[in-house]
Amino acid sequence: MTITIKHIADKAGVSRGTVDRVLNGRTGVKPEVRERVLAIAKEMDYSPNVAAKALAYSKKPILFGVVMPPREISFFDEVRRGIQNAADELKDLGIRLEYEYVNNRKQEESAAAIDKLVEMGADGILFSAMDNDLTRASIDRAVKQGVPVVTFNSDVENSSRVCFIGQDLPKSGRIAAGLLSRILKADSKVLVVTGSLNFHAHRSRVKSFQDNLQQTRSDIEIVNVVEGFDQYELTFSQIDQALHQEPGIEGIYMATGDVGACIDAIKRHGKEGKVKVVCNDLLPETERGMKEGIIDFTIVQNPSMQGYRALRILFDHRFLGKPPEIEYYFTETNIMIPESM
Amino acid sequence: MTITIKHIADKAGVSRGTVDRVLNGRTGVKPEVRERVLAIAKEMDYSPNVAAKALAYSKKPILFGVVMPPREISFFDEVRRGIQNAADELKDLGIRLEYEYVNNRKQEESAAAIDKLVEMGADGILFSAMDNDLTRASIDRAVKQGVPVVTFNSDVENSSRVCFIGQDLPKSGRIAAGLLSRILKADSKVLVVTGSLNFHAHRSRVKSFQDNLQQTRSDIEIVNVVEGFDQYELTFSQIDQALHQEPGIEGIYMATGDVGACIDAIKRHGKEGKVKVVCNDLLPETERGMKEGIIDFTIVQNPSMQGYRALRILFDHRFLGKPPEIEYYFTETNIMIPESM
DNA sequence: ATGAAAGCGCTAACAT
DNA sequence: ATGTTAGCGCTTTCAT
Repeated sequence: MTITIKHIADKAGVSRGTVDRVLNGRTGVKPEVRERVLAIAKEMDYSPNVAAKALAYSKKPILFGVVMPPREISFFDEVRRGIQNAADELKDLGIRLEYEYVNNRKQEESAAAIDKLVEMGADGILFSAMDNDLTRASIDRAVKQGVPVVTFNSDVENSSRVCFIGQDLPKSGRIAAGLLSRILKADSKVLVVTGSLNFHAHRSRVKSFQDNLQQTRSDIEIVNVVEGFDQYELTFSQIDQALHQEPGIEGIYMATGDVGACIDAIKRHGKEGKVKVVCNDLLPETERGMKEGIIDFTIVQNPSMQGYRALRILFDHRFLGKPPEIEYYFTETNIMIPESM
Repeated sequence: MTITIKHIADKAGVSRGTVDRVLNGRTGVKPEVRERVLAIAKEMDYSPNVAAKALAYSKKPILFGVVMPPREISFFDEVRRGIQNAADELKDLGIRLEYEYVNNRKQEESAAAIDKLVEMGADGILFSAMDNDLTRASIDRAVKQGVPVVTFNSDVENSSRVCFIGQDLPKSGRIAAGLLSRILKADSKVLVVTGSLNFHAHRSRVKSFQDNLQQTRSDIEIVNVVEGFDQYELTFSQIDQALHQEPGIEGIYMATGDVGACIDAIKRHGKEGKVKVVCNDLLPETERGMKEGIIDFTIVQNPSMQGYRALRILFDHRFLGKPPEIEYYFTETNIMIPESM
């Protein structure tokens, strides 16, 4: 038989109201009573009934804030879809969502969004935007006020967010190395393109790629690691230049950055299909590149699952009292080829 | 504001009990009243509150039967895990599971399991076992009695099951062709291994593989398509023989069948790493083959998601009154390399 | 600090 | 054929 607060109340010789106060950390219970109730709940292995809780909360649902880049950033379409899927499932389970779309280049916006949500009385926050001192401070403040923050897709390091859900960057670099090592012949030359080596996230894939390629295919030479700073023009000219200087390049790893620029540079040199390309994610340009036979493999991070899991984790935490078990949740790292589409 | 049966009852000038009878297809309502209530519900865009429904059902939960192969079949570990995940999420939402493990070689067992569950009063059945006339008949009988059946992982064709959730077989064959076409050099010879071409499911991958390879790489020759009937001995001898007769084989596509046999045959010929191998799924032997550098790629079908989705679909159908929108639900087809593990 | 009781939306048993 | 009512397990308001 399943244990309810009534059972606990009876055993503890108190009312259901008191048990509720204890179990939900509300004030106004004598410490010794609290202890006793807690002990009994544990002993009976009590866990709350989701449906009942949800129904009781339906008057005043729990509010979760979602901070993420606006609709224009197409990469986040999938992430948003995942959040929406989870929200649909939890629709009647006593939660409500409040979205805050922020320009992820402006750090004040990200920080302000968190403050605003806390102000509104949010019971938890899903966050995916700028990693900087201002947002870090806002997150720390929110958490201190009892509002847990879960970061997704891109983390805010050294903050007090409860956990992060996103991709395993070293794994994606390792897989990229594995793929190129299987399609390049002996003594090939490889170019690596990234955004900025100043960012941990960008460096991480590159480092792992280098380490793994070196280890398994020491005959392959990485001729250069160039930075495109996530801008089309810069990326294009970097790749263009590299292909000029080293006509022998047979493989490109687009660790981060503008895939469209890479496609165009390759076309300019008439190297379609001759240079093997491995990149990340599945944006419209990537699809185009795959269909045109320029991109051979792309490594994807399951963005919709990131959104879905982030919301479920926050729900389990706030609603069911099950804190996240680990600090880093990694979504699957998958490989796609043109035939996968 | 959200619509409840109370609103409908008021507007229709009847009691909540009557609305409940109509909305849940129970008997004992005058046809004209039924019409009216239905019309109003539609007009008000009513959808039931999950939490409330779940709570009310907690006395007598909805019973779902699950028919699948026993624990010994390790492939199904993941599928079972997916079902369990969904069951945990739905734990308090008024459903209960009853497992029936059947030997998927014995057709009587599969059919009997369905009959037994219907007998027990199951409100829906998840089925993954033998596709034959006996089970087909059982499924048809169950459905006729109002017990919807959802098949997962392997379908029962031409039966009245409401939908199937599993992999996209042609896609997996197409991806296999795409992979081999990227790692084999010009004029390579390829061997295809499958279970039995008599089975639609086994034939499907092979056909798609052939078609796609032919189309993109007409220089590659498929020297033979052999059948191993899912037995180690037969598979081993078939591959062994093929490697003898055609020492020039540089690629093997294990469409279905015993991967361990393939690994051993390659070892016997000292062809580790020389023959490129693409196979399916991720069983312990596959992992071993990948670690030993014998298997280059394996194409996986996300088995845990098959279990998870199957249960959610049945839940949505029976509990929320949302019938499946499509007949075939395909889980993602992913590519793994040794570095993916 | 604690108890009692109403109510969340729905189902089911009982009444009529 | 239809209305009434007592729960389902939990939260919250109002008493005490």
